[in-house]
Parts: sequence; structure tokens; C-alpha cells
Amino acid sequence: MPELPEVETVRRGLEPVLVGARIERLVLRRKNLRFAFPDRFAERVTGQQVKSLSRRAKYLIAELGSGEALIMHLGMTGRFIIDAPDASAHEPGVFYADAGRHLIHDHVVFELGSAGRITYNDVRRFGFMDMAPVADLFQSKHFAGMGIEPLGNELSGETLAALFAGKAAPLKAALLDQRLIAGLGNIYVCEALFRAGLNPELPAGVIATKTGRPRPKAHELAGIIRDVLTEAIAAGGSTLRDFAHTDGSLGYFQHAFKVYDRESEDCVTPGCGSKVDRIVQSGRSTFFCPSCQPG
DNA sequence: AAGAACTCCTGTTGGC
DNA sequence: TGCCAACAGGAGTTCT
Repeated sequence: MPELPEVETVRRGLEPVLVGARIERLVLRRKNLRFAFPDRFAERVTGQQVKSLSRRAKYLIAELGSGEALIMHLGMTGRFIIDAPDASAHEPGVFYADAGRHLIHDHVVFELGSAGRITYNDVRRFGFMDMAPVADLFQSKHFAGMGIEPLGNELSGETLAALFAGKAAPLKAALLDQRLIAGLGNIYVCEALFRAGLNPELPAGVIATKTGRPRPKAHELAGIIRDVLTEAIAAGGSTLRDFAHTDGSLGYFQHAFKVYDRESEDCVTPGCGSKVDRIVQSGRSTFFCPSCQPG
């Protein structure tokens, strides 16, 4: 499942096909994903031209000619596949070996006429789609209360310190909390904490003073978060199990992981000599180097 | 009220 | 080889 860099990679793949195209038909192969589709979903989408495709955190936002936005989240295993206009119709139940995709999990199809077809596939169905008026999109339920955009101007040592000051929750949990910073997931939090030399179990408040001012680590961490995400986007995201680009190609940032999914392997820091450790925090794996990230 | 645990769902993997 | 528990990139809801 995709974190911010993977969602951005998907956005860049969809944009040239989707923007400017008209959704001639919306095929819903079931009545829900994680949640029910919005009321009269097909009706509200059919015939609409897509004005733009943007991203906020891990959400994709397609602005429609009607003034409504189509809001899409990929959950853990959601993916989009683009087919040329002349591609034959998919047969549900068939397995696509090349794309690693079960066709039985093709749930939503956007028919774009001469622009082709975009299919949403989601094995675990943790993804969802919704609609809201563009005018007050960021006041709508998915975005109201959402944290700062990690690649936006708001992310700085000052803001991180203000957000984390006094927090007893571990750094790992605070960085994953979408109400504080929106878009980070398990991979990039592990990688960022390693680069910052911060132990994931330390209370989040350690990067701030009692008055909420940034300690040096706050500035460092803010810069590292930006760097890790930027590098991952440049690499086309990370492909572990399910993630693929809209054309079926794969990301390669996973080769740049320093700790994620490297339990018991040697720490990459020259001369360190320690092994990457794995612990469980809030039910999720955390990977870190006990020497480079001392508690 | 904060923080942790549980939940949704399916598929893959690793240990016995 | 088969079986089964553990685990997977998210995040809303429910507990303590």
C-alpha cells in the first residue's frame, strides 16, 4: 500500500490520461469498497470531464466539471491500471501474471472513450471513493482535521516541535498520526527516524523544549522527512508486494531502504556492526538500528 | 483525553 | 508436502 510517494507516482501516471478526458461510463462491480460508494455515484460521475487531478496526503482528488471532487484513497492494496481504448474487456476471475493482479479484484472501471479505460483494483478493499463539493473540499470529512502536508511549506522544525511538544506517544506513532502530519506511513517513518538517528520509542516530545520550541533534532527530522519523500518520488515509489505504476512498471526506492524490512541484517552505517532490529509498536512493525538510534 | 488495541479483507510467507 | 499462524504499504472505531 501506498504511502505518499506511491500515491504521487500514481497521480503522475493517471494525470495525462485522466485530465481533460470525459468519464463516459462508470462501472461498479460491487456496492462498496471499505465503505459504501457515495449516493448516486455513477450518476454524479458519468458525463463529467476531469478538470484536474491533485493529491493531498495519500488521497487523490479529481476535480469534475460539475464542481464536485472525486476523492480516492488506495488503502493498502489499491492500484489503478490504464488500458488503451482498443484493449479487450477484462474477464473477472482471470489472473494477470505480468501485473501481479487478480482480475476478480477489479472493482471500479472508468470508461473514458477515446482516452481508454482506467481500472481500480484492490485486493483487500481497504481503499475507498467518495465525493464532495470542490468549493469546501478541505472542510469535508476526509480533510477536515488532517495534518500538515509533509512536502508543503508548513513542514519545518518549528511546526514539528509545536505539534509534538509534550507528547508522550512514541515518535513512531506521532509521525504516523495523520492528524499531525498527513501522508507518512510505516516505511518512510522508519527510514526517516533512522536517518535522523532517533529511536522510534522515544516520546515524541523529545524534539521540543517545554515551551514547544524546536530542539536541533526537530529541524533535522523535518528536513529528512522532506528528503526521504522527495527521493522516493524520484525513484517512482517503493514496490514491496502490491504497488505498481499505472502502466504496470515498478518503483525502485525499496532498494534504498536502510532499515525497513531488513530485520537481522547488518546496519548500513559503516563500522556500526549492529543488526537491524524489529519491534512492534501499535501493532505495526518498526525497524531500527539500536546503535545508530539509541534510546 | 491520549494512547493502544482491534477491526475491516485477502493473499503470501515462513516455520513446523 | 501441507497446515496454520503471522504478517502486509491504512486508518476509523472502540477500548482503557
